[in-house]
Amino acid sequence: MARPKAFDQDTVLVKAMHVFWARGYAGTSLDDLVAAMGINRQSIYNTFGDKHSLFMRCLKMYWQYELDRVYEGIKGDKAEDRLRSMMHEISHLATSSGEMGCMLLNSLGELAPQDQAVVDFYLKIDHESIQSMSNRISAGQENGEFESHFNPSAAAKFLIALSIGIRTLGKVMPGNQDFSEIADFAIDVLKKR
Amino acid sequence: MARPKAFDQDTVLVKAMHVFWARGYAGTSLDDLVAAMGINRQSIYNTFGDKHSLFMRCLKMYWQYELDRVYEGIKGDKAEDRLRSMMHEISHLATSSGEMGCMLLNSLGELAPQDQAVVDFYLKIDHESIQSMSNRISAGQENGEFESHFNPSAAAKFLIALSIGIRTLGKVMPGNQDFSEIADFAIDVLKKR
DNA sequence: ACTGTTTTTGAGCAGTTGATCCATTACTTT
DNA sequence: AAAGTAATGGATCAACTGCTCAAAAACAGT
Repeated sequence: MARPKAFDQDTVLVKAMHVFWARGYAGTSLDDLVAAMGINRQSIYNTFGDKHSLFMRCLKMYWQYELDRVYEGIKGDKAEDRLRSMMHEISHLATSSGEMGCMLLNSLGELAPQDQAVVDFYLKIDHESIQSMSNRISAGQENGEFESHFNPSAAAKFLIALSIGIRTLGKVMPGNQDFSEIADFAIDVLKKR
Repeated sequence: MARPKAFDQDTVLVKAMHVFWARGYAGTSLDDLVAAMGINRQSIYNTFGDKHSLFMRCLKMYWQYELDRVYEGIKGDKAEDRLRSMMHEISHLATSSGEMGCMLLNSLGELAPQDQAVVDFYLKIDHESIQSMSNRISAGQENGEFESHFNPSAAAKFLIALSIGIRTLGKVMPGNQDFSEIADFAIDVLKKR
């Protein structure tokens, strides 16, 4: 066999991810990556292909982290509680991510629509989110927690659009604490009265 | 006196704006600008200073256009009608801007937080928007159109976050028609019942 | 027509970009 | 220990970046 790699792929990927997250795609040079990842230029190309491939792997890794945190924040049994804790977790991410914001939204802002891979990646996530949220919303409607006069899918899109707005605001207003207030506002709206 | 400029500043600024809007800041090279604006490199530097100064002028010009369109879309006398037509206009912009999205949000995604000028520009707009919207909302509360139990400023932030989400979604899902549905959803929520 | 001032022009600067070449090193298996 | 294989390091590529220089051209006032 041959000489084994002297580094752990995930370890250096995390480092690359943070650089892309903080500085964007074009704003991150290969010199930056070499410095941050601590491995040689050629090793990057051998292992991850070109800059764009590396970026996509970082973006996907980022999203997995983000998704894990949102899901692990979900508490309770009622549809309302689960949706509320989900929106709270997103608000918390908006506050705690600070100036770096959401890497996925940053990437859309910078690279969409030219970069089809990024757009497609978002569209897949968007579809899954609508699916998952509207399921939860119709469950809440069926057991009488939520008003039943609105379309679950429309309500899901509403919550997603709001989440995107919250994440975006978190980036330009780091440390802002208003977001959970907005989240509560949006969930209260769905409730039956 | 001296030789006069052979071009109209606003005319070439509009052209530059469209390039920045479509390709982003880093994605637009000076060669691109020279080609699009139809004037010489040196004329750009003489007239507008460096690339970043030119960009900021384009960004401000963009926002003036956008603001004009939102305001001219406002119809009716009641607070509800005015807010609703405002949100509808934003939804319409999201649909009609196509893949280019909102230049201001694109710029935030690409350049915040490194570019303080862009961040500051947004923060000023954000402050003014909250001010203007929460005024309208409290007017609606006072004359009984809206529920009075919520904080006008919180509701304003809610609508702004939603608008940001809608504009972002418009970029990645060009031609989507769901946005006015989301807008109506948000306004209905404020109404007294 | 001349002068003074400014714009315009095209060439070209130094620095950076993503990517590649190739000799060297280091590991695994036999 | 030898052979085979793949990672590594450093130098370097051509292309492109934002920007500047100096000469030429074009206008306004006299």
